[in-house]
Amino acid sequence: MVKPITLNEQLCFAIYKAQKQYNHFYAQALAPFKLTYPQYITLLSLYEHGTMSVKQVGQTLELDSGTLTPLMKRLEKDGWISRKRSSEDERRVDVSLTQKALDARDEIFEHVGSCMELMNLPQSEYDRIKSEVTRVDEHLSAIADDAYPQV
Amino acid sequence: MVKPITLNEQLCFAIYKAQKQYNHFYAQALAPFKLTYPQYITLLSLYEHGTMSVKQVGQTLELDSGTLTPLMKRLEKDGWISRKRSSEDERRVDVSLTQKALDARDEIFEHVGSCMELMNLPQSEYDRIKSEVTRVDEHLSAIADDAYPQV
DNA sequence: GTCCGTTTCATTGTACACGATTATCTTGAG
DNA sequence: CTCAAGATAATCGTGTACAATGAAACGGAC
Repeated sequence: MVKPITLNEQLCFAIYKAQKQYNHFYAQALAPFKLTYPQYITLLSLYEHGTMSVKQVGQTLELDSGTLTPLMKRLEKDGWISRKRSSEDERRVDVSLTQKALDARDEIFEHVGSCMELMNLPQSEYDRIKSEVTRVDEHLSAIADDAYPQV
Repeated sequence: MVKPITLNEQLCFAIYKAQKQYNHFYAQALAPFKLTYPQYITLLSLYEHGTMSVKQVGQTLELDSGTLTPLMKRLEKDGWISRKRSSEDERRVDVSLTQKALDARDEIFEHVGSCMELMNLPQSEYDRIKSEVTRVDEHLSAIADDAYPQV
């Protein structure tokens, strides 16, 4: 008799559901700016690091160009970023924030910050959970693809 | 001066990344069975609760029919489940496991279990993190949609 | 029994996520 | 200078997510 695997005992399912709740949270919090969560973290990375290539943005977000290219085309269409091929290395596409994005920064940060207060989670607990979830992430990414048992 | 929001200080980003790592983990672990993670948790729910309507499956997974219908069509095509409209209430579609799915249960559970051991996370820690992530989920879902500040 | 609101599922459209392939450019070897 | 190798983006195909809409069936009020 093999021990049953039940949904609510699974850490993966807890994380899966929390991530969906966060999506809903940011859908609400970002609605005034017509931004999705992946678009928001793309802007966050650009606010933090300044102009970067698509490759570099992908490294900060752990996303590849297949995901980022269409996402960034939408950000460009909506006037948040501009993309132009680097003159030094024409393989690169440099992504930079527009004036609109720079002007909106404080308003976005303040609004998102006030939404986060609704969560009502003390900073100490927030930080502890963050570091523990990060540990889970690290444990998972430490597994080499060829370590998985064969059938 | 508004306090900057940086990616790596965000709990949402930690959860977002952990969820992606889990996707990768299950992509590897479930590859022998040609199942995706959402398909796997659908089967988990059916192993746990037996035959259910689409609606009931959706309640256990917190997914709607727009997500489940195409997912289940693939599960049906691959021979894991069968779907048939209920004769008692013809609005309902009852989803049940095929003999193939019942026969494969132990093998799937054992294989996934041995993959989880690669994660190398003590049970006590696993459980604590799960309950803390669940608390985050609950704090987020407690926020009413009309509580978000206006702009 | 008819009407009307609700429930249930399916469909459509938008938006990621990611593997695989392709196109283009840069660079270095000869 | 030319060409092959490698890097970088873009493109394509599949699979979720989810909101909004539609259609069919149910159930209660009258």
